[in-house]
Amino acid sequence: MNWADDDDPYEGAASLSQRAMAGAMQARAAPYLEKLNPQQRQAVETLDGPVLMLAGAGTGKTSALTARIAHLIHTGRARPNEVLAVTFTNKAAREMKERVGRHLGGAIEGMPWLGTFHSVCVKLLRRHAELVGLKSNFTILDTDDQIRLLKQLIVAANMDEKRWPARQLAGLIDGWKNKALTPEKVSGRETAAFDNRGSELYAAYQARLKTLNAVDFGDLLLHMVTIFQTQPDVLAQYQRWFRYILVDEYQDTNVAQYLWLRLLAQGHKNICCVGDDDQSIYGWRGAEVGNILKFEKDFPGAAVIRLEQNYRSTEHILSAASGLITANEGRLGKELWTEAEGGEKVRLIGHWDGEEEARWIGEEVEAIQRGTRGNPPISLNSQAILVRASHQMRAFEDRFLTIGLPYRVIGGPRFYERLEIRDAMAYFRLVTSPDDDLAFERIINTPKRGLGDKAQQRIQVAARENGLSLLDGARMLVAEGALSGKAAGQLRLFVENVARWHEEVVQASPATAVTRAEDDELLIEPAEDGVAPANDLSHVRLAERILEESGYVEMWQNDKTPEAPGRLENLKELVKALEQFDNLQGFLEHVALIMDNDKAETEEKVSIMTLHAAKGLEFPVVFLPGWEDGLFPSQRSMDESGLKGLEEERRLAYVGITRAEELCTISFAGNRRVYGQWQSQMPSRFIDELPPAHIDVLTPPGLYGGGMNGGGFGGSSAMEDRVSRADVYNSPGWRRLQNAQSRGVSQPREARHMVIDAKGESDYEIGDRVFHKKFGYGEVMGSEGDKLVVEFDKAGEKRLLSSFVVPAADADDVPF
DNA sequence: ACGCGATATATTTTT
DNA sequence: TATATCGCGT
Repeated sequence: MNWADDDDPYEGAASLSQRAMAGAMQARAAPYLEKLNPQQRQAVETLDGPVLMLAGAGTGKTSALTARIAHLIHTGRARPNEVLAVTFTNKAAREMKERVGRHLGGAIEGMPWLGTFHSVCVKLLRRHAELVGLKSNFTILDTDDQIRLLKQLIVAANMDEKRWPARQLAGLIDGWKNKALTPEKVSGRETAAFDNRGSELYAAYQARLKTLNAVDFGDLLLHMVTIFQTQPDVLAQYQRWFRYILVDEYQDTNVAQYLWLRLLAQGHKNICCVGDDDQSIYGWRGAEVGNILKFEKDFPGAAVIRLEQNYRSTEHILSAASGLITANEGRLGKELWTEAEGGEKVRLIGHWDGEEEARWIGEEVEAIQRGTRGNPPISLNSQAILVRASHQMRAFEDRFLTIGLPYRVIGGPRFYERLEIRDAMAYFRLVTSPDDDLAFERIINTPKRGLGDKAQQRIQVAARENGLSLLDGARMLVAEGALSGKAAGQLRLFVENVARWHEEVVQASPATAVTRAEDDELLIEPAEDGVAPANDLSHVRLAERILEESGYVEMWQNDKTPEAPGRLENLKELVKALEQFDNLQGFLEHVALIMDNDKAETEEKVSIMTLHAAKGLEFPVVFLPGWEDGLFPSQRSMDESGLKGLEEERRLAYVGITRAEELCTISFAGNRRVYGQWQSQMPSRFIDELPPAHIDVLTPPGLYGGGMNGGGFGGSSAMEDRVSRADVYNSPGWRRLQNAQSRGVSQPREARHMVIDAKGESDYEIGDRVFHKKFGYGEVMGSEGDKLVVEFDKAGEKRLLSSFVVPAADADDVPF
């Protein structure tokens, strides 16, 4: 269907004249237009119809996006609440809100429909929950709840939960939800998943969620897609309402998000998607680069606007990144350029092993900080180390601790994912909704109340037989005096406490039930996300008392482990966060989606983070360690996704380099300990792909200079005998690079053998003899998912990734 | 009910 | 190597 041919009742004369008027006033009344380059300006002013904004790294994407929103509002094209703008992270949403506000002189009310996909969907789903069999006060389960629930279902289905782990099922279900597949729609070879019972368990899981009046993250989108697909009147209402739609990081959208957007955009067809196919690095969690690649097909008549002027990096850095990414196929294609001339080339250096790499980088960071490298001093805050996998961080943390270099790890476990926070949240959940069985299960014996498996089973039985919630089941057992001794008293106390707290919650917030308003009212008057300042802080005191009286705080006070004090700190922080909300209920409704803990740190520190976490950030100085084949590109990526995986790894490398503003240093180590075993490493194939004209190869410390000839290297550990130190510098990649460097020419990359082909199928056949460094020799019996089933002569049957074995004939090549 | 030793297992992460 | 989970013994 061609959208451009549809007639559109909402594109009438009024808006035309409005547009003319707006055009007249722009010149003097729109300060947000002034600093834009011509392409950005085009992206801001092309308001009608679909627009794809291809925004390369550092090209001022957010400026253009926020100016566009400001422009829509400023020119009267739409009121703030008629603009739907979605991002992936709360951070991005927050930043966008701020900047739109700034463009418009801060004079606008908040935009209710600017938020993450998930937070917008929650808002919508609360209004239409009954259409998918939920109540509007449904709870949002976190991953932990999800896993526990699935585990129960797996056990109930008489499956061996060891062989069929809940985690794996959770992954499958998430994947299906990302593809907008409801249980009935799971088809084809997917049906074979999880011992042929995947879709069956998926259906059971969805049914269970419904009875719990709960959803998981994936459901938020899936349910809304279902509603839009089955309720044309509901869809039509929103199609009419959202006059303009904007999408950030479009290359990261999954199928469900894509469908959701396409359905909504069919009204006014004013959808503007911003993204960069070269920065698509989330394929493994369901993102479809295809969405951005086929945008013009999906939205006929789309204007494609390229932002190619880079304001971030120097020429060499930009060229190095551009050169690397050209190795990918099927790109939309962009040519980034910059006015900044010269600058330092991207530096490349090899090291003996991971520890030495960390040592060298530590010294570099300090030298750059002091300015002893002939540069002006650059603060630690301006320097970052970006790694492929978080376990690589360790070497740096160890080293930086010993030399006293302050560092900060970005990423890591989120605040609300921490044990103590989830426990506390479970208390609050149970107190506000006594039917929340998952919350009950989580805390009934935390702290220890002597209510173990046996007692809990009795509660389960009592509840199920009488159709009660677990809390009511427990209450019944107490009333009957069915339990004996210590357990009875403890359970009674628990039940009474919860009842008492619940009373207080009800008293504290009498009028906060969700008001069911007529559709259009709610559209016009939605509440701001949890920023309403509370004047009565009784719920905060109640929360404190819950944690005190339940014995939960005491539990951690008595805990002798080193992390206990930190946990108590976190609990305090949690209670403090409550102040931002009017009541416990309101807090719980939002916390699952919008709570994050990036508090402003003031101290000077060098940052350590994964490449994924670095997307969207920039630093004057960037170190990219660990560029070794198997580590980066990651072997697992290539095994699981073949060429597609390799290309995503390459985009990750591209993201890494383009984070740097002035100085970018890539490094690799010849030897690295992997799972406790020393392994010799080959430099990454990406190193071969860097354009030599923009690379400066540094002499490895002590290798060619310094009068060392082997003896003093790497100490005297036994490992020295096991690994040939010549490996790295004699490797094809390294030699090619040296040669190319001296001639200033790039060399074609040698084809490499990949164990797994592009379809992700294993090259091994049943009956093949293989060798594993721990299990020894064995025979391939078959495959299961992405794993190989191998019957080892000594170790028995194992399931493992094919990358962990080699053909038996090559056993000699396995390093010990 | 709980704590300890055996055992398996090993990216990337947001909501 | 390091961690997380599990089953068993007390």
